[in-house]
Order: sequence, then structure tokens, then C-alpha cells
Amino acid sequence: MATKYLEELNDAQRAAVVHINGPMMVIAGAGSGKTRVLTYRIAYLIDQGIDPFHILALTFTNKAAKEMKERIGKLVGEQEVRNIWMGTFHSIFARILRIENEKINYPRNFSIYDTTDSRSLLKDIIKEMGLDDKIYKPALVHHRISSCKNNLISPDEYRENVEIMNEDRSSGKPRMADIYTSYNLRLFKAGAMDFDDLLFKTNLLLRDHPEVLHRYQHKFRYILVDEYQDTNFSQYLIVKQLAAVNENVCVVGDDAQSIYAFRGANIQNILNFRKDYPEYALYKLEQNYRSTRTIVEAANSIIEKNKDQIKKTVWTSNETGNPIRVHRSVSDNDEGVFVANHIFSIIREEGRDYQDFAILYRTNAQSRAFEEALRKLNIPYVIYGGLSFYQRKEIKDLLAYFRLAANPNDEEALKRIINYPARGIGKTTIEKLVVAAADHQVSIWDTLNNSTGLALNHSTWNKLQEFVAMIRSFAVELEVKNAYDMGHHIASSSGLLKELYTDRTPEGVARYENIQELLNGMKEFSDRTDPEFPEKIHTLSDFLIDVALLTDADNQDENDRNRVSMMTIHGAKGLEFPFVNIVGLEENLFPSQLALNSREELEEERRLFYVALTRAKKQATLSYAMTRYRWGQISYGEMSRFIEELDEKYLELPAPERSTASKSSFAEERSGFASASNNLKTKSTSVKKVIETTPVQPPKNFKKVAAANNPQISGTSVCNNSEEITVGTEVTHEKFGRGKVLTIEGASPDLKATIFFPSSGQKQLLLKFAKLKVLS
DNA sequence: ATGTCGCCGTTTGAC
DNA sequence: ACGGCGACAT
Repeated sequence: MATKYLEELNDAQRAAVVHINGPMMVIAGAGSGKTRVLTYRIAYLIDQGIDPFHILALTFTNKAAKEMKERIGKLVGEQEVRNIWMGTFHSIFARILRIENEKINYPRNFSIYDTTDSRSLLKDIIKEMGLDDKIYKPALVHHRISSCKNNLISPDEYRENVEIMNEDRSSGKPRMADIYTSYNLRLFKAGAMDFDDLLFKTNLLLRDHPEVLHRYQHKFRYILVDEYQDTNFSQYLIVKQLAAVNENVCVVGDDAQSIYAFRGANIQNILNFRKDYPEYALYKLEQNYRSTRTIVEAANSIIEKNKDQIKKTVWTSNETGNPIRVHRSVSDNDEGVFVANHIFSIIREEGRDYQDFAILYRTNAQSRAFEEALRKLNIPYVIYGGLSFYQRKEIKDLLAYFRLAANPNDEEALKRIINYPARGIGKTTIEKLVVAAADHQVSIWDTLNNSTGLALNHSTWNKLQEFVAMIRSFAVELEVKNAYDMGHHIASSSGLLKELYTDRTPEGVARYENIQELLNGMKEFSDRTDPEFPEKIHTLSDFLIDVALLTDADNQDENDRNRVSMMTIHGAKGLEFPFVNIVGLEENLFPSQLALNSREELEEERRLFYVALTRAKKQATLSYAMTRYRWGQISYGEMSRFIEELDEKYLELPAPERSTASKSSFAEERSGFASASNNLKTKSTSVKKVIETTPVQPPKNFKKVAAANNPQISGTSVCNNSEEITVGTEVTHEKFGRGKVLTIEGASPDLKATIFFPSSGQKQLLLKFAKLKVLS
């Protein structure tokens, strides 16, 4: 038995890995090898002869599932891993609901509404009910409905709940229950589920169909749940039902890292687990392998301030490391410049890679200052989160066509594209359709197929019928063509590709390329072969199941990983970086002003800070800005209480408050930097030497090897010997060998510069072909 | 029916 | 600062 990997584990880890039968909980401190325990445990189960078909592993993100599968694959072989059911709650149970669709009275190709779809539907409903959307804000209503669904409160139960109804009445929103009822009805009519329904309906399926429950209980004999502290009640109950017979359930989590209470996560689940399985085994992983002692102890000193917590002692035998540096900036832009310079100098001095750095912030809106500053230093970066690929308009448009082909009752999809690209079906027409559909209690699609009582003129009706015919023609091919062929067909015959191609602005080109990227992804999806069913066609409907629940950077280019990462702290959960910059540490930003109303909320913010700090392996740097643009206005910030809560012995604090004079010199420094950037100035904090060079023609022997696709870096480019060289282009030079173009910039058309870094050798070499000043 | 202008609210996080 | 949406013109 190839179980020698057990030797790589410490006692607590090994005990958790070799525990096969019976309920167990692993409380895993930050950096204590939690993922390792999970992967090894699954590998060990398989090595002990347990059929991978009987294993269900629920992760928090798709990315985590993918990475875990890769790691297990290395231990026990790819073939075995393929058969494990591993993924997020949402994706796993969406798959099961597709299979069991008839039991819950849904079409097989039911649509999944994302947050935007849900809110848009709610907005329509609120409007139709004649309510004020300033009082019934769609986002707020959605949040309320969402928490009900996560706690398995149906519209009827909502109505019967005196407490909830009183709350609505006293907050001036007595129609909330009606909205909820109507919302659910409309979802049902559209053959659609929102995210929360995926879990809610799974609960109903398992509750009301004992034979189905029995089947899955038998199938999933070993259940693992990662990030258990962030599961909600609905998820808890699914696990409880599935595990009820075998009770082989292993939950892994860390209460100190619970950061999703705002969307229904419930620490109570940990307590419920103890109650449900009084005989459960508990394993605590307390040794941190990730971070320096400074970071571990500082993080402990923070989390101690929380009242709600399970006592544990995270410790490390790692070196003490550097103190945590605290930096104050005069403005948000200066904070960006500081962080970029800080990263730049560590890269130069220690020969670090870009990917060793992360910038973590509380809200996505903070990313801009860092983008700008990194771009000026030509440091490649990648922003995670924010508007993800699948949320871009053009992608959502094409996906709406797909959804409609698979499920013509999908109202949100229909409304999105019935007149995009424009085909002469305007607002008034759509309004009439919506009213008619509501009158007859049917979907808009049904209305389109039955003209009774529609006051529409002939040409409009013809346009509608053309649209209907097009969607039908897609639908009939859906199950015979593969996803790529189908996708391509729809993209072109809907007119979407043409529409985007006509737009030659940079944004338009980017949109067109995004569509191509989606189609490429579909090509890959279609070409995948399943060894068990080599003949199986991967259809568009199959693709849609995956895509609705994919959000984050799953389409990361493997060769293109060497970048500074920028993301929210929520997005950084489960990740680690040698150097972490936690930025925007100001009162009302972090902790967020919205979290200052209760101790519970503040404690969640504190856990968030704990998560941020414990991402760092070598060095954490904290920064805050005294002024910051928020809602287009300058606001004045104060240092976050979280910095004050850290024991000073772990910190390297900034100099005392600057005098006015030094403030202005700071400003001068900044404006000098800004104006100099036109002349291509690269600044480092370490060496101060000015090199001036004279204009030189780029040598003829520049040869392009491959152009890295580098959309994150500004679109500056320059033509050289009729061949275009862009930032990131790999080139060869007869004297210096292979290298990468890092900078090309021109203040005027004839002022061009390239900086050439050879890829071999530690020392960076600068080569300049231009009239430029480089401060380096 | 379509396109442009100006006003409004927005920003916690994400499956 | 920015995007979404309603009002107004074409």
C-alpha cells in the first residue's frame, strides 16, 4: 500500500487522515495544513479500498475543488480521482437536481438565475405590484429572501411567522411576504432557480422523496465538508440528511476564519454537529507551518479580542522573521505608489517573483490606485473578483441566448436578448407581452406562441415570430451538436458576433475577444473525452450547468501566473503568499462602517483581518491613507483600530505625524513622479542614480519569439522594423539572448523605449534604446 | 424604435 | 468616478 505519505504528517494531522469511519471534526488553525489533511485523507480512503464513487467532497469554491483534485490525483492516480464527486455545494447539487428534475417538477434544463437576474426579476415584481422601489430596494429584498431560503423558510412559512411579519410591518415593508411569494412563483414559471434554491430544493428533494434520499445516502458513504464554518443552515441540513445512515462525515473548518455570516453562514453549525453526533471525534490542528512567528503571534493577539470563539492555540516553530511594517500615506494614490515601490524594491533586492506578492483590500473599489501605481512600474498584476468574466455584458448576452435555447421559459434571458442585437422589438412591445403573460399566468414564451388578445401590428408580430423561429431552430439542435458547434452557431446566427465586430473601439474589440475566449473555452469543453463514454457529446446544456456556477478565475492561463495578485480579503481565503500587503486599514473602511452596529459584526471584521494577516508567509505590510476618494469626494481617514489592537512589539510603526512642511514635500514628490512618468521614469527606493542615454534606433536583429497575451498592462505598443512589439513580448538579441520586453512608452511618436530583461541570470540588466532618463 | 443626456445612488463580501 | 435608468430628441 502506497501510504508512505503518512510520514509527512504530524501526529494530529495523521490521526485525522487515518480516521475512516464515524463522524469527525477537524478544527484547523490558519496555515496548519488543512488542505493537506483533506487531500491525504481522501487519498487514504481510496488506498484503503473505498470506491471513489462513494466519496462526496464539498468545497467552498470551484477552484479549491480543482486544486484538490489535482493534488489527490498525484497521490492515487488521475483515473481514481475522476470518479469522486467534488465541488461546491451549489455545483454538486445542481447536478443532482438536473438528474432528479422530475421529482421536483422542474424541466431538466432549468435555468440558474445569478444575483443580477434575481434582482432584475424582483425589480419587475416590485414595479408590477405598484410598490416603491426606494422602499422595497431590490437588493435588500433579495437579501431578505435569500436569508429565508438559507434557513429553509418558504413563502408560506414566512407568512405564518408572526415575528417576521411584525418586523416587516414595523419597518414599513408589509408586502414583503407577497413579493417573496410572487418571486418564487415567477422563478417556477420560468423554469429557473436562484442560487439559494439549489440548496433549498435539494433539501425538499431529500425530505420528500425517501427513495431518492436512500439512493444518495448509499452512494455518498463518505462525506467531507471543507470550510465548515462558512456553511449555512440549508447546507448543514443537506449534509445531515445524506450522512444520516453511515455517519461517515468529516467536517473541516476554523471558527476564527468564519467571514461569511453576512450571507447566512452559521457558526451554530459547529455546535449542531456536536449535538447531532455526540460520539464525534475532534482533531485540532494547531501547528502553523505557513508563517513566521511574528505573524502567527500577532494574528493570535488579534483574534483573542473576540468573545465568540473556540479556544485553541496556534503556534509555530518557524523563525521569528521581520516585524510587520505599518505605513501611513497621505492619500489613496500615495498608498498605491508606496505599495508598488515596496514590491518593486523587494523584487530587486531579493530576486523575488511577482507571484510572491499579494495586495489585499476590503472592497473591490480600492483596487484602482494600486493598478495605476503597478502599471507605472511595469509590474504585471492580476485582479481577482470584481466583474468576473462571466458577469461581463457581452458574455451574459451570449449566455442568455444559450439559456433561452435550453429553456425558452427563462424570462430574464429572454428580456435580455429579445431585442439585442436590435431587431425592432421595442419597450412597448415587450411591455405588452409581459402584461399578456401575467394575465394568462404563463411565460412570455408561451405568449409568443399564442397570439390571442395581443394588440400588435403585423410587422411587429412578424419580427417576434422570426425571433421565435430562431430560438426554436437552436433548440432542436441542442442535443445533437456539441457545445462548441452550437455556441458558435448561435453567436453568429443571432447577429451577436457581427454586432460586436462592427464596434472597432478598444472596448468593442475587447468584447469581441471575450466572446472568442468563451467559445475557446467551449471548444475545450467539447473536446474533452470521457473514457467511460467516449461517444458522448458534450452539449451546450451540459456546458450551461457548469458555467452558471463558475465565477472566479478558473480560466487562468497556466503560463501566465507570474503576477502580483490583487483581491479582496474574502477572495484570499485559503490562499497564501510570501509577501502580503493589507491596505486601506482605516476606520469605516476596514472595519467597514456597515459593521459597526453590533459586536457580532465587528468580530466578523476582526476575523477578516485575521484571515488577511495569516495569508502572509514571510512578511506582512499594513498601510492606510489619511485621505481617500470615496463617492467622488475626499474623505479623511483615521488609522484602523485593528492596527492599534496589534501588540507594538510585532510592529515597525511609521514616523510620528508629519509636519505640514513635510506633507507638502510629500505632495511635491508625488506630482514630480506623475509628470516624470511621461518621460519614462522608473523609480526604486534603493539606489539613487540617474542614467541618461541618447536616442538609438532599435537594433535590426530584434526578433519576436512569442507575444504574451497581457491585457492587464497598458496598451502601449510600438512598431519596430514593421513588426509589432508589445509589453510582454519575448525577444532574442544576438548579444543578450532571450528576454522579455518590460517597458515601451513614448511621450511623442519618435520617443520610444524598450527595456530588455534577460530571462537567464539573477541580475537584471537594463538595455535602453531611446532618449530617456531612468532613475534606478 | 433608437440614441443621447443628465441625474441618481452606489460599495462590503460571492455561490 | 462610474454605471444604470428615465426623460427627451431624432
